[in-house]
Amino acid sequence: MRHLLPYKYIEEIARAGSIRKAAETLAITPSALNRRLLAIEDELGVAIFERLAVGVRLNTAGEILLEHIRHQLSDLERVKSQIADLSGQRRGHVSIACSPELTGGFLPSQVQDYQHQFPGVTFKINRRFRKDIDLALSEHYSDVAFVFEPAKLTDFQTVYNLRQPIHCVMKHNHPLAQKKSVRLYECAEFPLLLPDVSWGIRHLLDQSASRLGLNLRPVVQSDAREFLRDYKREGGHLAFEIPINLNRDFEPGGLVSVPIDPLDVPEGFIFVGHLKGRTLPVAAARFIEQVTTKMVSLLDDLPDQ
Amino acid sequence: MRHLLPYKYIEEIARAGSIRKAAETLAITPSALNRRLLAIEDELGVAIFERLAVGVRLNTAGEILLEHIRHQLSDLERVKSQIADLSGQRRGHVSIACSPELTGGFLPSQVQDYQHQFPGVTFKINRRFRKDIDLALSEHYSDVAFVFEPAKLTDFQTVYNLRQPIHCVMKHNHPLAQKKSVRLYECAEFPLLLPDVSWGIRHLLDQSASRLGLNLRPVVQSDAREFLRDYKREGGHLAFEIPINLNRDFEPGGLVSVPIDPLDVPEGFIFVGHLKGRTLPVAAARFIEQVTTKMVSLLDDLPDQ
DNA sequence: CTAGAGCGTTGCAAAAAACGCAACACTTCC
DNA sequence: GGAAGTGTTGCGTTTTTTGCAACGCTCTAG
Repeated sequence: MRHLLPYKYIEEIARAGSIRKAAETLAITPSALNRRLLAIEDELGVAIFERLAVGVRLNTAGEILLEHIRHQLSDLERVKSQIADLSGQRRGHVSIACSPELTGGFLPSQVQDYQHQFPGVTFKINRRFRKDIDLALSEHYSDVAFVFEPAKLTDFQTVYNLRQPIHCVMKHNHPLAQKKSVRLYECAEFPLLLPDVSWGIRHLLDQSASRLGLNLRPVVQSDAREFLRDYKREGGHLAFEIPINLNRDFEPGGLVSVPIDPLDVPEGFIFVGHLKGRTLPVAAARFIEQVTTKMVSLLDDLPDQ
Repeated sequence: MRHLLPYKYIEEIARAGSIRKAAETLAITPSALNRRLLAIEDELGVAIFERLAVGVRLNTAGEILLEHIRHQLSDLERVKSQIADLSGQRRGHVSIACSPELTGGFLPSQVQDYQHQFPGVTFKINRRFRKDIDLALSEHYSDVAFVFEPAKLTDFQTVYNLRQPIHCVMKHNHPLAQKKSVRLYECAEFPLLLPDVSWGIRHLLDQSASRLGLNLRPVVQSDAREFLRDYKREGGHLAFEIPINLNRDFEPGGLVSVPIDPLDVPEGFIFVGHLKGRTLPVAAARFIEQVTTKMVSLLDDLPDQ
């Protein structure tokens, strides 16, 4: 869409923080870019950027405009997607922001299913911590979000949420392995494998531990799920996981999972949704639909509360 | 905003139904306009208009796009309004669609109040029947709506609604004038002054009459409020009115108003609102705020249900 | 305190895009 | 069967945008 090139220019200038740098990535001259910016500011009647010695920065008016621009650009994507959809061809792009807890197993298989059904649809998956999800959505960097225990739900439109009580994971010969459920103080007696504090699982555990006056001792701590997963597979230490990831990582390991008493650690929730007040492109909407349908069927595997 | 001139072009072509006619009102050559259209269709990959012998007509893709365009254009107005608002100047435009019942008295005085406070704000008021209100909003022809008994509430975001029991209006020496409330069958015995069937008042009356097996005899019927108002002032026939218009039209007339038994004719409601999912420009939002505040204070003058 | 690097901005000529004019092919209606 | 309407296209002209170079400015390092 050539005619709203100015929008992309503004977006890039805001991102780069300097006209010259933006001009470089946009492959045009700084002077040309500057003139387009001046023209827009002239039409608008007010400046959009404040000029600093080291570059430019959005002022309040600019922030309002940029929000409009981002909304507008992504809504145009939706329009193109809908138009493509009615000519029979299912094309489009789905951009996903997801918690590190959810990058494995379930989500990849869902993407694969969808992609197999509609090869014309492309995907982008970005790992985001629970506190950063809303930013990815509001900046229109991602269309849909899968979050475990989101930090804020402002501007978040929930489409579905899935109950996820936290489980302990251990070797089959671990002292706790035979129990129906474990208390948190029992776990606290063992050295633990814990995810980083930015994770939702860790957040729930820390919160509960501090409430109960317990001290969780992380022997190994990581923010890389790949690492946690493989480490768990060895079963060296007591670890934690949510049901959606169980029976996936551990098939060959001979590992056992035991739920933590919900009175000790409250259940977490996976939230599926998008930016509030936004109409999603067809592909993204259908993908959410598929995923939530699958999640509903997962509910059957979960014990009742 | 020069850069989204193409949008205005598309809008005008759709409205005119022909490139040549649109070109005329847009003051450019048909060839130039046509080329811009072809360029857009080329960028989009599909045709937006189907070509007829007598002109062009939007196809489905075009309708999706046009909806986007209208939303986009009016959202840009909101942005400009918000930006203007931050520099302290209260400028802007408020476009109102309102039922014929509501064109007099209350609304003009509200507009006058607001306009007196903020002379930089301009107004446009369009009379629309209850069944056409949603169209005016969804086409972004109007920002806000004041409707008596709207026909549909799809895509309508209600900000406030005001209870409005229907009253009989008559001369002070009319046989019914002394009653506390009148039954519909009592009214049906007299020749009536009725508004057009497109009106909300008439809709409520007709519906109730048919339910009660009554036959309302309109001696005089009009869709012009100005006419009804002046005719009522003379008090020749039994007429109907809603409370928001009482004590305004009839101060000098020596007329009397008596509510109709709510068991016979259900109360009507004035709906104040705008298109669902839309953020209004500052001026429009403040105006709605002022009006609803005023309406709340009107409630004190109404007898309890 | 000064030299240099980085920034936004502007004058001017070249390149690109848009435009108006005229003509063509086509359908509909009288 | 012609006239009037439609969308479309080739071509020369006009308008707009761009790139280049230079200017004035602020901040930083030596």
